[in-house]
Amino acid sequence: MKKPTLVDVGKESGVSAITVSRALRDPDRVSIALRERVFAAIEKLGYVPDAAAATLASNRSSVIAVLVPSFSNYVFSDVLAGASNVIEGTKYSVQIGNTGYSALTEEAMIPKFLTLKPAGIIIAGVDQTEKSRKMLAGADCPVVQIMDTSDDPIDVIVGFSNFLASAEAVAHMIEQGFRRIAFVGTRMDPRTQQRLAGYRSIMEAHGLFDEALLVTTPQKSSVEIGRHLLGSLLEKVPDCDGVFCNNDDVAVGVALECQRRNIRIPQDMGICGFNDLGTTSQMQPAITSVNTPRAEIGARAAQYILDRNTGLPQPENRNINLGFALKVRASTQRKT
Amino acid sequence: MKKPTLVDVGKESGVSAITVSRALRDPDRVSIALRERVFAAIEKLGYVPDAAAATLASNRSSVIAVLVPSFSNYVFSDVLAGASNVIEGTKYSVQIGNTGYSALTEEAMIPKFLTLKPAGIIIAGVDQTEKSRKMLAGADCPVVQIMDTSDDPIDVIVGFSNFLASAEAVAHMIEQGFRRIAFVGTRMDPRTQQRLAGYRSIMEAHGLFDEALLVTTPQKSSVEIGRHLLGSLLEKVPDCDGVFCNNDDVAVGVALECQRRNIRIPQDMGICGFNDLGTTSQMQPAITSVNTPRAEIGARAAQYILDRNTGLPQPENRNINLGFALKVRASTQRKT
DNA sequence: TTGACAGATGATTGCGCAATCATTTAGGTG
DNA sequence: CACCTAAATGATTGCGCAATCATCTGTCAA
Repeated sequence: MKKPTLVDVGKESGVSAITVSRALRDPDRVSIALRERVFAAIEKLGYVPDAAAATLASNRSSVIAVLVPSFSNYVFSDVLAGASNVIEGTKYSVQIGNTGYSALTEEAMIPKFLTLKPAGIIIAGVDQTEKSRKMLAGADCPVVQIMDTSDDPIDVIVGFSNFLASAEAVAHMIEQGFRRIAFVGTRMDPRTQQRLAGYRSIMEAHGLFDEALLVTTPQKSSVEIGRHLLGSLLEKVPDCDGVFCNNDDVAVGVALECQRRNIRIPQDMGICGFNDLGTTSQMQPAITSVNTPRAEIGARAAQYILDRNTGLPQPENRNINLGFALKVRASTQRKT
Repeated sequence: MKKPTLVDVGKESGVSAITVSRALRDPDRVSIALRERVFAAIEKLGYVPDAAAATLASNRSSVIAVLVPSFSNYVFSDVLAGASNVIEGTKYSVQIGNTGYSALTEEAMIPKFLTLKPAGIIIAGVDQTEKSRKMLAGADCPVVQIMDTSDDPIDVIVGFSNFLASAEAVAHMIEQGFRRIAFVGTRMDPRTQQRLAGYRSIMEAHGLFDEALLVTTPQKSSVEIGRHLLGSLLEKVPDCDGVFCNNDDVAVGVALECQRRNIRIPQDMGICGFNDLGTTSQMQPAITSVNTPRAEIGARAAQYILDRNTGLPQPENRNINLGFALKVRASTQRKT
């Protein structure tokens, strides 16, 4: 009644255990006749390989580690979904870690994940501690940073420039005649900081920057917080005529609060979101947002790991920039 | 330069390897003096246990398997977040599987996860195939079904009744004077089917059921699809005066489309969502929804697995019903 | 003082597999 | 026909740990 092992399958098909192992991992090196007998025996016995034993013997597992700051941030859910689509159906599996937006938590988690001898590691952002970077660089597996760009990735990075994305969005708003454009930011993680930097750089270039226009909170983003923050903003800066939000939820909240206050969009207030999660495009008026390739980032990161594990070399370009797309909608269109 | 093993730690601290192992797993069985020396050596050498070797030797891993139908369905993101909160910081880790809403895919995935010798399995729903049920029942670890209730769980089930939740919501709408209440359903997975059954049972009890009021699509839910479905619905049933949606995104879409068409909420149309994901409560008017304890379900499921692994017995009540909360808001309030 | 006993520690073994090296077989060459 | 080569298969070993059983030490009662 015990779980069959390679030896059992070997006996059943009249070959040695190692031939069974080869038939499974590298079928071309086993003759067709044997291969078929082996597969028949596997089927008959219901043999399933023991991952722990394989990992111990080969010093290499089929686990792909994914470290993200949060699971309740749906941006990372989409990344995970994209990665999962590529990975499901292969021999690889996904083990997840939640760093809670803390570089130190992340640093503590990395050794644990490395002892899994993972087939690859996907990790959010570029703001690892120096120690984390060293551990990852020394890891004997592909490492993919995601959601950002970098000239100096640990191994490979797949993402887009948060700085340029927000810069383009803000430039668009200025071009449409908005002047007192606020930055409304939640959580203030490294990527939000970069969006702030992009905003700031464009605003300063046009002589429009004003500290008073910055409204931030460490809380996580939500529609509700968007509504609150618009209230605080208007108290502080009554002549504000535009809002660039670091997140779509916040943008929807800002829009709903504008409607409640009879502030016309875009005549009195321009609104731009970030991530283009779906609701913004359906609002009335439709809200401009920066579409980010979240699922594709996950998929490309996973595909890179799969490729490296089949022997493909590191590409010459280790900075895979998938870009973004500013979706201009009614909420920021004042010119025709 | 090699990674230190238990033997190395033992040498460093002047004890045998097995004592080191004991100091880590069951410190009480090692004298305080030795324990301290061992921990000092572990620290000094940077020893990290090898999970694969431990799994192989003990036939038991620290992996908790979580099988959900989708990662892009944010309901399951919240479940995962809840579970993760409980698990992070312990020795356990989370490995995820995406069944893609297919019981057969699920059935194929279960053997793979079982060979991990997981510390526990969390699996969505009760609609496993007979074969899946058998495999899970035979698994040498706790198994937690989630997102539903059942008198006959495989091991334990943590969730709420989708049937009762929708029944209560629909009863509330009827009580508020709505009569031609449509059911708008996306995806039509087992839980949506149960919501439909709850809707149907109440509608029939009041003599209000009408096949024409059912609007469903196999597509995944979104705000956009909600808008489209309201269009189809009104074409088919112009006298429709209420909509019960299987999902908040759909409800928001329905509400936005009503606003576009100048259909007054709730005077001309009552709207109720499901899950209470956050946006509904902020809409104007605020949309009624059924709040579901997604994160708590994940957390309780994880906690049960942790408890069982520390030796706690199976509880007498294996059906842990966390309930739901109908959040009555303006979108369905016609009476005072 | 002796023996019994419990607590603390150690030695041995095997988990299931893949890496490594060894052996066999078939096919081709001069 | 002897010889060589490459392909196909097998035997042995060890990965790092925990289970099991064995041994040692000290304490206490009779």
